[in-house]
Amino acid sequence: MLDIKFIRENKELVKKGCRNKGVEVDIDRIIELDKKRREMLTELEKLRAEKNKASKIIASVKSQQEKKKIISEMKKIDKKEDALKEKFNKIDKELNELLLQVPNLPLESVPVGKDESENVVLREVGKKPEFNFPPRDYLELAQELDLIDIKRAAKVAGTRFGFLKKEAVLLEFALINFAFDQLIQEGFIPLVTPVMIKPEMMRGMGYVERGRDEIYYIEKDNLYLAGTTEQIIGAMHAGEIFEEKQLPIRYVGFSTWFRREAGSYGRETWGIFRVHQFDGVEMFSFAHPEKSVYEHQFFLSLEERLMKLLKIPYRVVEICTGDLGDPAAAKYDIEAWMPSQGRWRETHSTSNCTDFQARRLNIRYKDKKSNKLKFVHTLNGTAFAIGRTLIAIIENYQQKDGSIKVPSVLRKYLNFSVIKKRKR
RNA sequence: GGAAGGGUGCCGGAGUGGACUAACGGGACGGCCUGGAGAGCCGUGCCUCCUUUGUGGGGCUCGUGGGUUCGAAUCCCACCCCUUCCGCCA
Repeated sequence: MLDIKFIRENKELVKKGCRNKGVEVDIDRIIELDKKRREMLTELEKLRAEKNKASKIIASVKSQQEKKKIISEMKKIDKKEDALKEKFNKIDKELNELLLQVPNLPLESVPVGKDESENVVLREVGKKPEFNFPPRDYLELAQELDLIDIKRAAKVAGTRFGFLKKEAVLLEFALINFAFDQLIQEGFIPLVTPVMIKPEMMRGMGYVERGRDEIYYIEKDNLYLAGTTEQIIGAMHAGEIFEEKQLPIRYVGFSTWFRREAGSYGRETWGIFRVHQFDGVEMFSFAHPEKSVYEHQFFLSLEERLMKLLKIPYRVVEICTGDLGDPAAAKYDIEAWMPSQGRWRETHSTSNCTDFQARRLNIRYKDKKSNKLKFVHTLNGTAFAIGRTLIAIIENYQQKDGSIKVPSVLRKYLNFSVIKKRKR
């Protein structure tokens, strides 16, 4: 949510931001409703002030006659108030609904563009592996090595699910351990989180207005399944107030993520690249507003460090305005090199959501200078989305004989250094 | 699923129709004191909004939304959430 005062004073800027994000919201209507609302509020408050005054007089006046007279006057004012309040509520409600539709504005630094085709590649890092044989597809390799079972997953749960098996399972745990080790060392607080979230919390995180179709909903219990750990950790401190010196508060959380993948029918339906359910390790930070741009770079640098340590070639992509979600003011993706496809595929994402989520969820800190409560900034970043990271490892570490080497940083978590075919 | 209790400001916590303008305590902030700090003392409109800006004036605020009443933290209704006990269960 944006500050209504900000919208009032920066109408054109807000319109431009929405336009650049490719989102349609009637900002003029918001301004109009806001004006009306304030006018009515002023009147309403006048009536209430009158009532309050009269109440005090009634309590102190001795003469019954006088009392009756004032009371009958008050009844008239009451009627007026009721009528006005009804109108006011209607406008207030419409305004609120509209305000929730307004996305966070992109930071100045974000490249303007209409969709993902206009994202900007910032850099490529790492050496692409050179094979003296045609690199094979991860799924083929994984099935040969009995690491992934799609058929049975389809039988059990339907399309877009997978079983991880054998070394793939151990690899997942190794990745989780590796990520936690790295991030705890940086002062992140480790978490294992719930995966279900109340609608008002999900709304607060800003993923309901546009994106509802992407979320699983459990009607019987009125709960959503989280699409990322971010949604859970962000909501964790809803309504709370931090001391300024506590900031930033950094978490690293593990949980399972759920995606309906509505609208992606037919795209990558086979395998585990795009599935309804996968595990993830995520970073989240509640940061001082003046430090959030720095914090965002910090998150990006940590994601890059993880990829560098795994020795997986990747590139960093700066997301353009048209490809930002509602809550994000700025976002970078990391895309890993997939040799069999000969292209880069997204494995990480980090967003600076500035005060957008904090305002909706009322997460504040006490500002020392002004002694006022202000909204924190929230940031999130993928440490690992397990499925896709496994894919990147399998593809980049494949050997001619169809075996897969284990990245050296993961070896201390495992008792094997290569995954190979054997009789089992 | 059954039963009971509860949700009060920055925090703890009292308060069952008009003196609640929310007690009391803690914290925070400002001041006094001090070489400086601590302690002590004094003060505070401590959230949020409208209006005005020299400042003021007013509203809202006791989980949320309705209702009763001239007047609600307090009474009534609905909903949300939390805790405890019983049952079921990894």
